[in-house]
Amino acid sequence: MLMQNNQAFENAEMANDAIHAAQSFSSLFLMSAAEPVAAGKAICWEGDKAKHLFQVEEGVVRLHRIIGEGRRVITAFHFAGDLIGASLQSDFLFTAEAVTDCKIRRISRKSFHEEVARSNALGPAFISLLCEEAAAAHEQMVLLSKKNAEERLCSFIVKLATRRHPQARQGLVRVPMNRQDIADHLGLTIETVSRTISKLASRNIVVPEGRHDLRIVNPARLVQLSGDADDFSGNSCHRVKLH
Amino acid sequence: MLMQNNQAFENAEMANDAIHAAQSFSSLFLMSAAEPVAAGKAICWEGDKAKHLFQVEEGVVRLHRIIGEGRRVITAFHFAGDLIGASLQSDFLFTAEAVTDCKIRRISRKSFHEEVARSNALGPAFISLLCEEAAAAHEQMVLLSKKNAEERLCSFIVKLATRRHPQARQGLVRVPMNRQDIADHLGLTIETVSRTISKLASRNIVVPEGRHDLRIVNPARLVQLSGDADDFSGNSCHRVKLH
DNA sequence: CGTATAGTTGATGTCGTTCAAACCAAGTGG
DNA sequence: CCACTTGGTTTGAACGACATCAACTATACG
Repeated sequence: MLMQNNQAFENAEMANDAIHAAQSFSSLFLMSAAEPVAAGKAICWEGDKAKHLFQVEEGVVRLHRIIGEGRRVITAFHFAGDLIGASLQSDFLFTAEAVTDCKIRRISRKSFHEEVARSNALGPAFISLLCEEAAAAHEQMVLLSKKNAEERLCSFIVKLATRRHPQARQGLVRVPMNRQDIADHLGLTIETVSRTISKLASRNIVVPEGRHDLRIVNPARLVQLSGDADDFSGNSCHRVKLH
Repeated sequence: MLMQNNQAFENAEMANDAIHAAQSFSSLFLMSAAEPVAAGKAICWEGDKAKHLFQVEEGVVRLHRIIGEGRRVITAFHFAGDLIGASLQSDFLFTAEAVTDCKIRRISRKSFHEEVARSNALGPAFISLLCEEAAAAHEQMVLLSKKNAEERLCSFIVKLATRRHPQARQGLVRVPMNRQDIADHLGLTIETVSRTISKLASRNIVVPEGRHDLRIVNPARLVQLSGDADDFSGNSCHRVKLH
């Protein structure tokens, strides 16, 4: 059973084996001071001139767009090490806000591109970064287009779980964002998110421990339910089958 | 009335004023012969090694992913001049198929990147291209996340209408793809697409002329209904108001 | 012309939303 | 220490937009 569970997650983790391209740029940001940003505060605003790129040194950041009335879409969350604004040309296409208390560093777009041009290691890393973003965006489009609430939640939890954070405890996933953030990221309402988590808990797949942690009881099943597993995983999968 | 209509579309067209970054790469593809691809035939497959980039010389191409059973997501359509596969690293993350009869040129990923590195005009163009793709992906995420069927259709039609094709006729938009393609791109069913178009027709906003053309009767209203218009456009907008 | 394929329209069902109320944990102040 | 907030979350009941299933119509094509 345990081997099965590990297997299931190792598959999901493969995409993360390579070190994130974003890490390569850390040296560029060390020239600037780390700015503390309190939870809830904005780092930049949609529509503003994107004069800087940011790197998250500590904490979690959400990127969102607002369309008419009260409709908010969280296009991505960014974690320690991630860059913000790499795929922009002139204006910010999103507002960035701290989900938790953060430390942020910045560099001007101009000098960033100068450095990338100067170095011959950074060019490819920059391309990689943009490609990773594109791949993530595709993944999200599939989720929003064709997955039901349960699949969305499971996909999201798997993604959180397979992102290796420093002090990860066995089978326990930190969920720094609140239910509303999750809802706006998955294209659901807060109530549906809550209900779906409750349902997963009642089936002993993931169980909430406090508001910001999830105990993953059955990782294999979680991956199956995410809809990203192999087609034949439902009942007769060879690799993930019990015994 | 006419001025109002033009105004509305000019706003939507602004993003298209700049020539697409993709155009800059045309010279690279002229070394290879134009390959004809019949409507419905595949150009590359999801999962295959992405050894080549493609440029659409003529026709329309759809990119899609399949997830379990019969769920297909069309992540993008590509038109004459567009590149396919720029944002990939190793494998194709989508299957590309000809929507109409196409002519396609190709270049190996290796020599493409060599040429980009060699030239000092192509580097920035490549970055621009990736950023354009990222912006488009964001737009699509917003659409899939928060827009209703009518807004999705209107957004799609506006996008088709503002993409200037060579022989565009005044107020008439070519829709080369079939209803199923539109549905899979907008995260709807074929029936909902059909119904929504009928509804728009009955309100005299756009009227179908044959299967593959739409007469745009009320462009201003169309833009409003797309959900991308200014917040205050509904009833009391200053710029778009009649009189 | 007749058959196949694409599209439309209608009846019914369902999953997620909406609206409303209860719940819970962490303050705050009497 | 306990009543009373307060913000986030959970739960319930009713509704609605889109999906599904099924019949029908229009268009293309041999």
